[in-house]
Amino acid sequence: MGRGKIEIKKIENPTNRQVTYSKRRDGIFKNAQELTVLCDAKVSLIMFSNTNELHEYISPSTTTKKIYDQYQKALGTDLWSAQYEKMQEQLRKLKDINHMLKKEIRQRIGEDLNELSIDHLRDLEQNMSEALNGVRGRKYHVIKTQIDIYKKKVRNLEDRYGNLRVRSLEERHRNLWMEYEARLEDPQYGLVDSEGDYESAAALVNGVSNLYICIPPAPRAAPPPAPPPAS
Amino acid sequence: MGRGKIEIKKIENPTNRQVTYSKRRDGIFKNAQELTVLCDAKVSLIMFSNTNELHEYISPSTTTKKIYDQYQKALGTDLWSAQYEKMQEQLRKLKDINHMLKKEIRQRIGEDLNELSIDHLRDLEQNMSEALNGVRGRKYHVIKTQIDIYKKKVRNLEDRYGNLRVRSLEERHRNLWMEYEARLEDPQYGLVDSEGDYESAAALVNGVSNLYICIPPAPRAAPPPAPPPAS
DNA sequence: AACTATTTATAAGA
DNA sequence: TTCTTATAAATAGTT
Repeated sequence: MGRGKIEIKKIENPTNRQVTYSKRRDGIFKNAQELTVLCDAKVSLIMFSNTNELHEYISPSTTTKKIYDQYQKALGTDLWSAQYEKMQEQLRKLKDINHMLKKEIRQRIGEDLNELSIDHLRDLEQNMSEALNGVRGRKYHVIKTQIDIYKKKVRNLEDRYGNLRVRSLEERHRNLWMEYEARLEDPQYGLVDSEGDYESAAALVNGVSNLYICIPPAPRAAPPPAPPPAS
Repeated sequence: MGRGKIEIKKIENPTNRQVTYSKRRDGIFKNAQELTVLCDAKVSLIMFSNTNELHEYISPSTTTKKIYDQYQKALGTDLWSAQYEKMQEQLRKLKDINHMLKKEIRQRIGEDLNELSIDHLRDLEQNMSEALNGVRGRKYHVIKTQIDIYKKKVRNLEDRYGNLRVRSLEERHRNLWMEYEARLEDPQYGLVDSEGDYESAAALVNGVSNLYICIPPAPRAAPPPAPPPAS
């Protein structure tokens, strides 16, 4: 449609190409607008020129985002709003679980007991009592292991050097229980062979109710993509 | 462009409207395609007819999603991927916290103690011991309250009826402690005045480690929208 | 869905 | 660039 027919292939002259782009772009936009009005259609038209200039037409009755949501829905490839919903649900569940876990911990710390019935109190008491025995057992086991290590060191030294200067080491080992009692008063003391990597556990045991009860607030979440209007 | 000029307003005859929609749609698509080739442009054209039929044109060199990402980037209005990231971060944090809370509970149940140092074991033991005292205190308080209620009932009846048939009630109240001990063997017994609404607490105290340690798996999250290509 | 008279878009030139 | 205009292309109404 012009003075001469042209072949449909890339226009190599950049000026010419740019001119043709502008003219035809305007033509398409005009037609899109007319289609919108004549046929009551919704059109989203996004174009990037050769030089990445953005030009857009969107039917006045809608928005680009709505069109895109409807587009995805129509294709069944709605990776977004469906997933958005899923994540929101996930967040809700995790928060609920979190809340219950914290409640349980508070009860195991001796708080928030008022709402518990006598039966639940009894169960809790028994459970905690048994658990406490477990912790004590483990504690003594650790202590015993530690002592055994010292014992072995002593024996080793005795084997190597005879009984020359070993007596003092033996004494030291005999006094380990006393040392341990002393350390109760001074936690800075520190065992030689204590393993690393329980920072997290330490934080938990000592301060969980302070640390984690302050969870970050929910993101000021924008509402999920609105479902496309019915018609 | 036709046998007669038409006014640009909605075509009321539905058949006519549909026909015009098809014809003009094809025209626009053809022009979009020609523009793509002639001017080396990228075009995304999404249309919904009056009856919500979807029709789309997309330049072969790209995808609708890419165009849309580039569009958002160009407008600086990327409400989506930013929010997506926020939610993902939130989920991650909540899961971490959850994990730590569960660990603390497990330790308070007497499990997972191996990674705790002797110092942490000692702290945990002391904390649990104190908490256990709290639980016991609360339990006895609840029992005492219950007994007081019966006492009052007894006294009330004595005041009203004298000492006629009250002796049996007094006996009953005197036996309350024994009754309680009996109930230890039979949890179904149930107190008359126990309050409702501790289902959640009950679930927590009795089965938290089974219930909540099975959190739902993370959603098979699609990756966030890919950043649009640089050029 | 095909035809065609006419309108509309636009390629090339000014 | 923008305007002009000859001509190609699109399409409204018809069959």
